[in-house]
Amino acid sequence: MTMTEAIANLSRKEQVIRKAAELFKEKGYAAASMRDLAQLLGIEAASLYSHIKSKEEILRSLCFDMATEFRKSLEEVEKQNVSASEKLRRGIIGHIQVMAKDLTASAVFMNEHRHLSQPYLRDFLLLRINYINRFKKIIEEGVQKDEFKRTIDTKLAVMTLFSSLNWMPMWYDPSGGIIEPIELGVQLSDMLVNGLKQNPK
Amino acid sequence: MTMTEAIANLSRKEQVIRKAAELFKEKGYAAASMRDLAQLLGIEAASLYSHIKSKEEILRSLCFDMATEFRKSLEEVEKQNVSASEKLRRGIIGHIQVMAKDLTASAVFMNEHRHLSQPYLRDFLLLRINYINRFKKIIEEGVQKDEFKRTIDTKLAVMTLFSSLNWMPMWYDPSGGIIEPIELGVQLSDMLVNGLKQNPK
DNA sequence: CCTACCGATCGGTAGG
DNA sequence: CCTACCGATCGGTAGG
Repeated sequence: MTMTEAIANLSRKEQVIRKAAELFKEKGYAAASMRDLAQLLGIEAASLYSHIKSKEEILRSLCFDMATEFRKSLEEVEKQNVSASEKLRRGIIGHIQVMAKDLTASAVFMNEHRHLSQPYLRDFLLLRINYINRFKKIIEEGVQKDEFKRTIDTKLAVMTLFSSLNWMPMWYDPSGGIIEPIELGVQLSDMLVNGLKQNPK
Repeated sequence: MTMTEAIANLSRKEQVIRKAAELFKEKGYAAASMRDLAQLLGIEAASLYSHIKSKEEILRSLCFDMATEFRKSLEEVEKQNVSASEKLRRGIIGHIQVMAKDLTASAVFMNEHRHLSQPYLRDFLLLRINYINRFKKIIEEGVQKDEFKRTIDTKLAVMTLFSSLNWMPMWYDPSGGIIEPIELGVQLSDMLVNGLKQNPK
């Protein structure tokens, strides 16, 4: 295989994966057939297998590539020497920026990862629980430092945070152009940290 | 059909639907086969069709029954003559109580409704947007009455609220017994309304 | 990237 | 609730 062919194959494989992400998001992994995918790409179903090994390989690359991006973003934030609430704020903004770079892959990451087979599913869930726990530690740090209320349930807080973050790709439409990803992150973190209520004057 | 048979059929149909809900939650609607379901019930796949008309009929009854419960709960709250923030609080607690009554059906309602065919899917989405908009009006009322900050994005606020509420069945385990459904609603609404941050002393 | 094809499994029906 | 079965569709392979 020449260099040019390698590059061409790589980019064609990318095309297949990106189109698959759209299809998986729309119909769900199980309900999306390889024949659907082939049709979207204008080729025969059998031809897909020149580019990918299996349907699940596509799901795997989507899920694990996103997981890697999320992890890198959080590691960047953890290094910084700022207050817990600022760290939480930056973690939230980072997470939203990673999602905003590929909303389709983010939706698949969130909703379709359960169709991974073992041992990939287990590996994926371990990465995810690790990521969540690191956010939880930031919140716990905030409680200890008296930045956050001592009465909050940190598990509830972190799950609420994640629910809000992870559903974003389901309703956020950047082409609607009302609000930018960073601005969205700022508002969301402000809402979770400061709440909806009017500050006492 | 005698009365006794009618009652027996009804309860058997209920058993089929409840077991199907567990299966749909676990594997997803598309990946759950009628043969899987039959095996869980200890009968042949063909025998299922003495109780239900089709696979989708099960999904329909799960989704629309939950939708009805949510609507009734919110209507109850809307009647009450209280502040917007209290109305929001009661709406959240009501929503969580409805979910807590059947966490399995709630998870299916949330994650599998997209597999409804037309025209049911459209009807379902209309019910859902209506429900969301009624919560949004409560938040807007709170902004107008100066209970909530004028700077909040009400669409973002309501979608964040719903994301938090709707993901609850995915991680909340009442048998873990750490926190009761009502207490969960109270804490969640406090968190969204007042935020995580320590009140200024 | 295509033609030709495979075994497995799907939701569901007929008839009892 | 069962046996027997159907047409459709699935993910994927062989060979070019």
